[in-house]
Formats: sequence, C-alpha cells, structure tokens
Amino acid sequence: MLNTVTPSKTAPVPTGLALPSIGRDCEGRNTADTLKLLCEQLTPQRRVVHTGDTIYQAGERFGNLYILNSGFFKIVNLSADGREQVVGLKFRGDWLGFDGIAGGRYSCDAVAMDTGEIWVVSYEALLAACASHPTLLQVLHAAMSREIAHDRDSLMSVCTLPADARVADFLRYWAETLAERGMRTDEITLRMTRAEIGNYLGMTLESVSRALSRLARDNVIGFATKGRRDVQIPDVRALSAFVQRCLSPAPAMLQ
Amino acid sequence: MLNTVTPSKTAPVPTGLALPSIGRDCEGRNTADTLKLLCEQLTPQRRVVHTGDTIYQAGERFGNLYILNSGFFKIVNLSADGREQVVGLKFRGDWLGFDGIAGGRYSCDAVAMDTGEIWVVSYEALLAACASHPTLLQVLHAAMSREIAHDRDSLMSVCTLPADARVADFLRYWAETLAERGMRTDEITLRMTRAEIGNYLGMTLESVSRALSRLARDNVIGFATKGRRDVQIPDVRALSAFVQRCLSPAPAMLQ
DNA sequence: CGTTCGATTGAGGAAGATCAATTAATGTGG
DNA sequence: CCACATTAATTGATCTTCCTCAATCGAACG
Repeated sequence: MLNTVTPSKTAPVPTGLALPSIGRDCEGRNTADTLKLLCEQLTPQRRVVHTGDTIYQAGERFGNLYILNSGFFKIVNLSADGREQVVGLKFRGDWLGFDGIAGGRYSCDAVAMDTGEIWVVSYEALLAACASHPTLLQVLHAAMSREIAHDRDSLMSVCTLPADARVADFLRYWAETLAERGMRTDEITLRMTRAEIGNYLGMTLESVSRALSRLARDNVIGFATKGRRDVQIPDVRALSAFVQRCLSPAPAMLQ
Repeated sequence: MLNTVTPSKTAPVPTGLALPSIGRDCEGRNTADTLKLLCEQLTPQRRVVHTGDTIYQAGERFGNLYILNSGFFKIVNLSADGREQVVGLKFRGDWLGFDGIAGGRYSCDAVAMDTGEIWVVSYEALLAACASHPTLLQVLHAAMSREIAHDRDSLMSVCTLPADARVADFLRYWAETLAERGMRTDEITLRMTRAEIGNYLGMTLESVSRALSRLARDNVIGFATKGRRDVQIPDVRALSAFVQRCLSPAPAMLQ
C-alpha cells in the first residue's frame, strides 16, 4: 500500500469540463465553471491516480497544490505516537495541500480512494498567475475559506452529535456534496470501509455498522441488492430529520 | 451578553510591537515581525475589545478580516437547531474571519474572552495591498494554512484521545501557543470556564474538572494559591508524557 | 452578608467500546 | 468456474468510560 503516484504520466482521460453542475463554488460560480477557469488559466499538469495512491505525504516538502478533477480522496493526519486520523474527504473541485503552505511541509497524507484525475499546480506558478488574473486569487481564497468552515462543522458534529446522528449527518453531507456537483444522490457508493468511516467520525467500526442498520430499519436509508457498500438515500431530508430526532430526547421512537 | 463592539473608537493603547517573540509565523518570520509588517503595510483601523464583545456574528455580511494584536478570542459555531460549539481559540497574531470569504457571510461568532485589541482590515483593501506587496499575500496564506492544519489537529484530538488526555493536550497546546509568542508558560490563566473548555473538547464540565484534578494529583499541573482559574505548568513535556501514558494501557499507574 | 456563579466531588446510569462469533463479499490459484 | 483464503460487515454479550443528576464548597459581587 501507500504507493506513490506514477510520476509524470500525462492523463489520457477526458477532463469532463462540459458536465452540468449546480452547486455554488464561490460568488455564483459553480464547480464546473471554476474547474474550467483553472484549467484555462493554469494549464496544470494532469495526473491519473488509482485507489491507494498518495499524492503527498506528511513531512514531504511543500511545493504544489492539487485540484481534484475526478475521483475521491481522504486526508489522513498522523501523530508522532502513531495515531492515524482521517480528517477530511475531498471531492471533485476540491483543492488539496493547503496545510503545507505555512510550514513548508505537508502535515498529512492525501490518499486516493478511487480512480481519478488530479491537476498539479505549482504554488509559485499559481501566485504568479493570480497576480495577473485576480479572479484566480478569489477562487483560491474561497477554496481555503470553505475548507476552514467545513472543518469547523466536522468538529461540531463530532463534539455534539451522538453516534447514530453522526453517521446520518455524514451521509447527508456526502449526498449534498454530490448534489452540489450535479451527481446522483439517490444511490451513493461509499468508497470507505466501516473502519475508515468510524475513524473519520470518531467511533468504532461496530458503531458505524449498528448506526447504518438502524438507519435502514427506520427506512431512512436502504441497501442495494448486492453489497452493503452502496447506500440508497430516497430523501436526503429524512437524514436531517433523523439527526434532529436523535437530539430531542422526548418524542416517541416509532415502532 | 453578546454586545457588539463599540463601533469606531480608535484605540488609545500601545501596539506592543517591540515585544520579543520566538515562534515562527511563516518562513522564519515571528509573530511580532508579522504584526509589524501588517501594521506598516495596511495601517489598519485599531479597535479595543472587552470580554464578551463579538467582532462578528454568524450570518453577518462578510467584508473584513481581523488580526488579533492582543487579548484572546473564542470562535463559536452555531447550528440551525441551536447547538453551540467552540471550534477555535485565537491568540495574538491570529487572523479572524476567514470563514466568511467563500460564502460572503461569516459562519460563526467571534467573541472576546478578555480585553484586547484587534486590527480591522477590509478584505478588498487587503487584496489591493497584496497586489503591490507579495509578502503580504504570503503571510495571509500562511495564516489560513496554519488554521487549516490546526483544525485538523483539533479533530484528531477529539477523535483519538480519551477525556483526560484531551484536557492535557489542550493545556499543552495553550502553553506552546504562549511560548511561540514569547509569553510565560509556567503559569497560565485560562480565561474560559470549565463548561467552555468542555464544549471545545467535546466533554462535560464535570469531566474537565475531574481531569484537571487528576492532572494536579499527578503533579503534572498545579493550582495557584487562590482560585482554580490559574494553572501552573512546571514542565510542558510532562503534559505530553501524560497524554502518552493515557494511550498506553499496560504501564502501572504510579501510587 | 447574602446571592449568584463557577468548580468540585460522589453515585448511578447510559452510550458506546471491546471482545467474540458468524456471515457476507472479494480475491486467488487450481 | 469452483474451492479456498482473505477481508469486510453484522450482530450479540459484556465492560468501561463518560454523562447525568445532585449535593457541597469556594469566590466574586452587589
């Protein structure tokens, strides 16, 4: 495991820039528009990644930022004493590597959870491009800002929600993230094991499994015919409602 | 409570720019140097704040970033259903308000926990200044990057450490933050109640109290003669050692 | 000097972790 | 394509940690 990515292979896959997109990236710009702008202004090196590839690792010298064009990444923090913690999940349009700017070294691992394509942008080159194209700077800052805001939401989830609600909120976030990118949300494929989900949410894999079973029993989610990796979400709002139900102690548990 | 700050009173206090400082802010620049640069390049509006003042609130229109010159802030996230979560603590040299860039609105409250001074910088003006002074941009990005990296460390603490270790790690972080700014760490004054600390760390105020009592019993910390708000930390490394002891199950509990 | 707020400490209970056994999915070599 | 090995997921039983509830104490303040 932990293969470094194949060094400098120009990607033979389509960029997919023509895909429709609904979510707002920054000031009325959606993910697809933003990617288009970045591609045109920066002409980044494109790189195909496969499950398990690491784009950068903790301690490695910082130099590049990465933009995720397709696929899916996890960000893993490592402590000196060997603890591992999934601290973030990255989807299409997300940036990777901001943590390296301050210290000159990345402070975590970025691991691909699926086949995908990332765009490599030298931080130096990016700054130069920003100087002549202010919109680029705005997009960069918006991406960093969104990451900060979302990290805070994650902390709030972990600190204030019971285990079942945390899992429900996790699925809700995942579905909404896909929706913002114009993807289907009625059936999503979790490319993470229960152990990885549990690590991210601060609970054991058994608790994740039990929470999912409970969500399925309450018909908030469903499982596909084959495999429990695919989760059916008929109505995203039902997940939010479930979270609220976990928070209010009094109201009766149906059935 | 929740007073908004006195609107536009120019600060009658010294900036304290000549203070010594040891920690690295970004690429060999320390906190004091960075503040000096910011003050010279931006000539920001200065504003005195008192305990309980809020610099901005969730939902308020974004426009300014704030640099903390002295004092101490907490950042509070609010959920739609009324949960409150302390998601960050800010010390001298820290920036406030990054979360507002992406959405055009702040997503949390910034509340002063002590008398202090903040510098108000219009985001527009900052961008303009960055265009002509690239170092400024580097400093800005470093501040955002550090915030991202630290938020991840917080999540890791909450997810992987038992309650006692979390409190110890919290004190360690506080002491190191002060040390980086050239302040004393052998005796620190927590300007937060047990309830606020507990909220930040994802536990109850009783658990915080018990953890502190345990730390005092093990002589990892001490309490000042009067009041339990002041914590003596004879050796910061003892706090790290305590965290490690919490993680390794086998070794005997002394006494 | 009483009131209020914050902190401490104890007792009991509940959420979730741990341990363990079983089942389902995935992958491999024949 | 199948038997087997391997990994992931589920479910149950027990145990630990931490939360909840409650009483007490100390400090700060009007």
